[in-house]
Amino acid sequence: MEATEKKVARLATPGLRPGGRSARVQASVHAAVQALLAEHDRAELSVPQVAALAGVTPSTIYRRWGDLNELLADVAVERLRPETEPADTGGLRSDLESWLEQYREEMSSEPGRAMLRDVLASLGSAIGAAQCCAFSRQQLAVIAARAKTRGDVVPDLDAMVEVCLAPILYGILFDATIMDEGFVRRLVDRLLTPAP
Amino acid sequence: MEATEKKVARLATPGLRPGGRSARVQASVHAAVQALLAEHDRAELSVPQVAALAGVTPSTIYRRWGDLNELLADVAVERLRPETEPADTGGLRSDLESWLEQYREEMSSEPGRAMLRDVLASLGSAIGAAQCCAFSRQQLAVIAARAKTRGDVVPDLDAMVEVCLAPILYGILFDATIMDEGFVRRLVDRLLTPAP
DNA sequence: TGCGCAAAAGCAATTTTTTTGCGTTAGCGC
DNA sequence: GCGCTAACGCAAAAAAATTGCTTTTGCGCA
Repeated sequence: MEATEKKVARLATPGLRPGGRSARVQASVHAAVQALLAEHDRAELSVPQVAALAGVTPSTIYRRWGDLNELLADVAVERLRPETEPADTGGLRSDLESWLEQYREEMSSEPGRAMLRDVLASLGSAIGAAQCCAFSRQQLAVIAARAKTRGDVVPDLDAMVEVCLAPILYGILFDATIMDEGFVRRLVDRLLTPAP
Repeated sequence: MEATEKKVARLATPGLRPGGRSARVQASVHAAVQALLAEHDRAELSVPQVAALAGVTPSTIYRRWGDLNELLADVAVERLRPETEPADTGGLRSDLESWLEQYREEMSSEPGRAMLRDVLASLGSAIGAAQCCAFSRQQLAVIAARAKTRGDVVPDLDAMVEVCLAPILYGILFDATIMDEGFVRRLVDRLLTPAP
């Protein structure tokens, strides 16, 4: 199979003009994947099927994305990109609780979990996962920056990720039982309660 | 494809006598996967290939595991099962640091990361992931129990998972850059430093 | 604006993988 | 020992993936 260099398919949006054919193909393939994912189960999803709905030939998809996993990961990363800034609720603690709770809820859903798995499963895992964790990090950075302008003492960004984000993802991916009612609130407490 | 019930393949060790044919098949297939995984890249790994090395027909594998992902997940869970108890280094803090550091190291390796991804990628993700997180939890429980017999104050098991284990897995799966030199020590500090 | 180059897509033949029906084997209870 | 049935092997058929070659088309440049 000599897979090594073949698998390094171009991920995410390539540097193409928005009117170009490649861009059109990419858009229509992405749309097709999302459409199929919305109604059918992911187990019954094949490259030829996507190709047919997208109006391209399967070989186009194979050449461009390598395989179904890469394509799904590519689509997932797109959908993981945040569309709005975290809501401003007036304080660091509530900003955090609100954003984390929303994140937890979205990612706990079956579509959310599927996207996370797709991102992690791809061979270009490193790229995709890094990308999608950069998104969350950036959202947290916005919250932190806002708090700083208010004059609050703001924890380190790494601490925010380690103390609050990581346990949520652990809960989603490995063990949902740890996420009881006050889970997110407890995490934020742990972050904001200063160690003596 | 009517995948819904087909995909619910039997996972993990079925209730079979160790001398039975199924058990022999399972063992030889597992061994074949590990052997192939050890030398070839996972991209160039196919069911027929595994079947050939294991001395079974591909259809046996398809019927029993469903597809390559499920098989890989099954094998990964087996390999994730801890073989020894956590080392007794004389104190809770050092026990934790030692075990977590070893865990981090093992799972950060390419084989380790691949196993985690395999477990998460399978459709029976819930089962596999829960299983493998139960392993870690149990190891931590052993450490906690030992500390209790010493009369130490022992943190909640959930806290140990959230504060120490989750960030390590986050680092492995999403963002290795957070895991600098004193990473594990810092996590254990965070766990054992009592909040006032 | 038009020309040519190269990247990307289409097409079709080939190969490989996956699925499935049916006969056979072998483990397990009686 | 004697069936009964779950699990396996075999082989044919279907589906998916790969690949060589042709065609299209976007882009840079004169």
